[in-house]
Amino acid sequence: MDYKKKISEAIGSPLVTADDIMTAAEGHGDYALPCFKYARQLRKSPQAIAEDFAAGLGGCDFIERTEVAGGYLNFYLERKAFVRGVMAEDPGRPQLRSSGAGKTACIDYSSINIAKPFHIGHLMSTAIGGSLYRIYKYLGWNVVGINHLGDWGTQFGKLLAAYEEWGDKTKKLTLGDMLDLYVRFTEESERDPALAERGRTEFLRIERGDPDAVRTYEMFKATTLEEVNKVYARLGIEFDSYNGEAFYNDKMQPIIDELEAKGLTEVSDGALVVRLDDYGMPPCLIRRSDGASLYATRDLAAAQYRADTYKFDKCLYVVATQQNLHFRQLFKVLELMGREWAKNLVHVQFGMVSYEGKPLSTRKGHVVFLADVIENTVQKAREIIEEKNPDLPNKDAVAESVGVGAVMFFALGTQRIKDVDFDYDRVLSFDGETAPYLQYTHARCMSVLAKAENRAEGEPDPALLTDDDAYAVVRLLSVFGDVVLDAAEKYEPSVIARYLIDLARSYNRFYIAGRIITDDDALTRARLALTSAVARTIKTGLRLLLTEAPDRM
RNA sequence: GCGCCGGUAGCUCAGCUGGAUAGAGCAACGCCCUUCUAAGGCGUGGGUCGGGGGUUCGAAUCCCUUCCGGCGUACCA
Repeated sequence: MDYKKKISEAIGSPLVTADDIMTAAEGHGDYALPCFKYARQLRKSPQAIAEDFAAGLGGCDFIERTEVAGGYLNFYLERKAFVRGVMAEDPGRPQLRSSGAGKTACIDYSSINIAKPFHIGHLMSTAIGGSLYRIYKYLGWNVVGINHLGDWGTQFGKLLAAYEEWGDKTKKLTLGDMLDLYVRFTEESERDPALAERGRTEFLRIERGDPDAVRTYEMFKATTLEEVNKVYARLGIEFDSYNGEAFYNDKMQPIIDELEAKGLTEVSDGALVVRLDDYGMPPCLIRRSDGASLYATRDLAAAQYRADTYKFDKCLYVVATQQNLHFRQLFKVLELMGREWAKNLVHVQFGMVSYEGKPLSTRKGHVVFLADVIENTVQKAREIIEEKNPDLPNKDAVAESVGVGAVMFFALGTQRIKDVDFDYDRVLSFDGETAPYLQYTHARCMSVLAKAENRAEGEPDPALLTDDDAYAVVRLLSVFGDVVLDAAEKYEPSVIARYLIDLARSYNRFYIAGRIITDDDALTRARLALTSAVARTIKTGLRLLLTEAPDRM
């Protein structure tokens, strides 16, 4: 499996390590060893060194031949043995890898605000976190998905006041109603200071547990979750906990006490802070001068709760890059408190989402609702189906998969740190490097397999998959597990997206180059085995990207 | 001002733990459906890897510096 190691051992020089072996460039075999760095020590030219290494390499069964060119020693693998090894591993199988066995990861993602509609600004955290959830599960981790709800704060007092003032109590409230009420309150309270005051007092009622106020507040929360859960269901997003800000209300005091007891705090302008000057950061605010707690206080309590409850080996916060300083402060404070698990906290940050070059703003009406985007992509998929495959069964289900896939690929197809400007033309493009392309390739594979019926029986002969086109596919199949691992280590689903594009492209070349189903049984069997492995790998990989792979489309 | 992040083809991006001519997709142009799904494949054109220094046999990749853009910078989250 680890050819770099095997090759370096076969060379048998103490100077050459597995890390020195690189993947060869196009047209130079499978692996290569640049010999320049040994020239000084060995007092020979790189070319001569490469020749010496090559000469000493006799009797290596996994290398077909070597080649010395321009100071490089190139290795051509024994393709038959390689193909046999890869195909025997049943590539692309959906079973989980065991690298995470026994370990627990908490993933804080989506973390929506109650009473606010779900727009594309929320898509990134939801998609990246949801994908990481599946990736870590695939790798055998025990995963805890946490939707850290924004369900506390004076805005709920305002909403409550607005609801009591203008709300229609005879009808079931919707998210849209809540948004309208909130906007109206904001507008009218600018003219009417008494109304603003009313918002604060209503929030106090919630805080003090007034039954009527709490009942209405819970109704706001339930209504929001009900609507948002529809979107989550469409996207295949799941959570194990909805403990949000409100949940930590009674869990902050012990942290504050401990901070003070450890002498980490000081009072500055009436506020309680932890100074972080030694670490080049502004102070972390723990308690406001009016006594109220803050974001950081709540997150400290939440981190402690998660450490106690889940005993995590990793805790990921899938939150926009804007909050980078907050998390650096948070992690530092926990470290100063002596929490050894603070090193296992990771801010998985992602770039800004804008629309038409401007930041999204619900208040200013500059928004794109996620449900609308999905509706549009599904509709587009539906149109293409009508055009290209009108007899397809389950058209709606397939259109749904393709539409959702297109949205997911928008969120997961590129490195998460990059800023993105939402672009309808882009999500609605189903050509080239897109989820529909991957789904199409998968469906193409399944179509061939269906047509071949039972001609895939028996062991495939690896010797029949050593031509350049098939071999390129096999090479890609062999690294799928490493790719998933890499994605997990980098917290970067796009690694898998890029890989699947490469795999699909490679397979499509193979597909076009020659026929899979032929008169030759052995050849047909081998090519079907490859087709089947590609289909499984794409399907498994797409699953990790929250995307379904229909058998037909 | 300081901090974090980004700057690669017209557009969107990959490559960034240094290696052989910098790769894709979109857009443009030209090909390939009587045979397994053309949502596909092949080809052509298109690049001062933001600029300048440095380290190295070798730099898009590492270091320094500078410019441009985004975000953050104590009582919002």
